[in-house]
Amino acid sequence: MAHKQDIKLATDAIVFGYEKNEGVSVLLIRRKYEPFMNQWAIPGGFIKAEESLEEAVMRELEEETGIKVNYLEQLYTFGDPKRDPRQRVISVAYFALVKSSMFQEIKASTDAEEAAWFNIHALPKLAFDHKQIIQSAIERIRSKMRYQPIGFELLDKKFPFADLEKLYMSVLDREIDRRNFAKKFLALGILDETEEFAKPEGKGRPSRMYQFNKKRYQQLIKDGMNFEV
Amino acid sequence: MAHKQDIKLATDAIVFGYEKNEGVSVLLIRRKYEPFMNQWAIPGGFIKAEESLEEAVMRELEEETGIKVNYLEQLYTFGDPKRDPRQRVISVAYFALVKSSMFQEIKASTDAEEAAWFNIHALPKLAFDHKQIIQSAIERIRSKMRYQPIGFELLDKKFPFADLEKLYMSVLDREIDRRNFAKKFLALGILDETEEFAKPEGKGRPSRMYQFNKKRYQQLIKDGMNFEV
DNA sequence: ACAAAAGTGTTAATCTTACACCCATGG
DNA sequence: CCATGGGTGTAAGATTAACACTTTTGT
Repeated sequence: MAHKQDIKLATDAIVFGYEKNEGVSVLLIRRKYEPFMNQWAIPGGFIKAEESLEEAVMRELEEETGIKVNYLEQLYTFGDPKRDPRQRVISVAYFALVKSSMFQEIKASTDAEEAAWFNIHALPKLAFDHKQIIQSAIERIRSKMRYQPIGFELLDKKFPFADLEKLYMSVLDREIDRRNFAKKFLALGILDETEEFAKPEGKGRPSRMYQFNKKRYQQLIKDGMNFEV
Repeated sequence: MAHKQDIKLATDAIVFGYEKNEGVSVLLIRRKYEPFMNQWAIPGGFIKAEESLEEAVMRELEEETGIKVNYLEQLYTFGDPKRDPRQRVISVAYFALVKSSMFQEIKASTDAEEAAWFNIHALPKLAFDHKQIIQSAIERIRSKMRYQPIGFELLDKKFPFADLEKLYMSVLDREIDRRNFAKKFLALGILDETEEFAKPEGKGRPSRMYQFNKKRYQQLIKDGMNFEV
């Protein structure tokens, strides 16, 4: 207990955002200091002794990008002795989701020299082992979205059904049959129809807006339903 | 970078063992020091600056229980500021599996005052937040065993088919139809029949011994098969 | 009237579940 | 010959996968 350990503890956050014409993106910041100065990296930093891991993640995100996330989940702890060239740093990585409206807001307000969204299929060169960390996060969100309704955390409160479908196609990276998807998803009984309709951008029939009924989802789960897409 | 952080980093290992008449057990050690002196706890300890997380886990297991595991997977990082009453300790928990023969060996050789197996349904009072950690590990193994062939890591190399089935029932904690289970599992094509038969203990027809064909499993996965039980 | 996106049903194939009798051995 | 555990098939029901035309809007 008395020996000195000399390991630093950090958190990193992989923040995913979604917009139907862009697909899924990750929020990155440009490093201001060595090592890897000026390279892109995922936001994160050292944990303070009195704060919980989640508090640390949210604080760092607020400081570096001004963002507030609405879903946060621990991903994995990366601890390779050589992952930071200076000294031993172990990082507890989290992944986070932000709503589509937030995604656009950040895009408009941040200085692109400091923070920016990158499509997950067009990532820049990344600092440290961050490429690998993002890769893990993508795999996690991909598998998790199939058995937990986390997709809604990436959409606005009300959304056209087609956006949900496009989100699934974008994350799962494959075509999905529209009819089968709708049948299956609507049969779950966790989406409420609203009386609103999207105003068409350009041509096409306006689509009805839906919203996720979380209360009902939790009740159904308790009753033994299993969500799977 | 210059500030003092004063957080300790530890690893803990939840080691699962299996024996067909006992079900699934967890390896615990009795604490020799305060806090929680003499209480049962999961094995673990502080990470050294030069070793990887996995090396730390294996070293601690070797030191405290003499065990060598044949499967190790990161579980979760527990970092609540109050989880250790002395000071901030963040623990990266791993779960590990040992083969049935190893399970029996340890049971016979260790001083039960120092380390012992406890059935997951009859755990003693535990130090720190270790009850919660074990609970997470049980949930993880339960869900993971359904889509990854990790069950074999708990059985001997060659095993009667019925043992595999009992293992699944024991971990999933429910009855499984023998015929449907056999049909499904054998259809996967990842089990090799051997020419050996178990000598019956007492009465009953001797059962044929099977073994997991890992090579074949990996090939089939690459070809797009999906393991699900 | 046409281009674009939304909305919607049926059928065949596959997978899952429920269920019961015979076999090989030891005592 | 009986008790014990091993080994195996079939049929009904549920789920999934494949597939295309109609509706509503803007231009």
